[in-house]
Amino acid sequence: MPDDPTKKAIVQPFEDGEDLCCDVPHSRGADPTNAPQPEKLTVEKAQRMSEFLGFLADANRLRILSMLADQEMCVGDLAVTLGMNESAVSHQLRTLRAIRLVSFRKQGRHVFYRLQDHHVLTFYQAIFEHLDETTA
Amino acid sequence: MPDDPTKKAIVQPFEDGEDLCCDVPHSRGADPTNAPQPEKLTVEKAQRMSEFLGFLADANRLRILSMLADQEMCVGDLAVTLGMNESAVSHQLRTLRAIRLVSFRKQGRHVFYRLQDHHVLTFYQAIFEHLDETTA
DNA sequence: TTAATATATGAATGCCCGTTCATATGTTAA
DNA sequence: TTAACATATGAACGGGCATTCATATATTAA
Repeated sequence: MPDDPTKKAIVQPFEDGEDLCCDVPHSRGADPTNAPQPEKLTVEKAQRMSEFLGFLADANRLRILSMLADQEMCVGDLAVTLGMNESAVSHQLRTLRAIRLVSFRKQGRHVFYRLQDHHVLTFYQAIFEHLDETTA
Repeated sequence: MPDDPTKKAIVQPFEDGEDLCCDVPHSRGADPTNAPQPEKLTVEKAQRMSEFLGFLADANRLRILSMLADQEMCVGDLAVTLGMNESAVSHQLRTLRAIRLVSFRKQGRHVFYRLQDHHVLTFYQAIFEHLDETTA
């Protein structure tokens, strides 16, 4: 079936063979000098961004952050409210502490955590709204 | 990120902030009625948010998106530029397609991808700047 | 037709990470 | 002191996921 126009192929507005790149067969991996574009985001930066996003990309961590956005809370109450194991909460708080998203104060046997970086609420809200839009 | 009053804040302030908690020993897991606070973010919403963030939380996907933010590109060129396996790029594009972050058009043997949801650039930029601040 | 190119896809491997369990540390009360 | 409570921590199990490899599909050229 050569040159068969009755293909299910998706048609695009250009019938004229004018292409945007790829005039020449690619020589991938061989010669980096013919790379069509320089990379816009460095690998290191991309890794730092993905790392940060990864820390946020956990339902339970988001729920913890949403609680702490209102007021400080102790580990046990977070566990009760969220229906999580206390150990799991503690582990997550350790993570959130490590990336400076929460801080804490000790009072007796309790440790009260609170949001340290309210900058996070910005993303939080943006994503929240985004999801409302795209799923409506 | 404009302050849109029509949009409800993710986290509502608490009506009454008397005692923080913990005057009484916790009875965790036993009786949910003594939970000190209701949860602010539903589990479903938290899961959707984490899912979305998880899709963004990959260095190579971010690099792909950053390329497509400027112009449409075909799979092979993305692979060359980013120094990735073409199969890996294709797999990632499949993912990005599934969540409607990119769209594509076919032209001959090539498939050109482009950003579909420019909303993402908002997060992208916000996180980019955030990291610059917190690490500077 | 056959060959080469471009992309897609399924299976398999290996890594990362969140949870649970057990245990340790620390704190308060009796 | 001992006992109960609150949190932290290390190990280990299990699931999810990004990559690679092999292969399939599609398109173009010879």
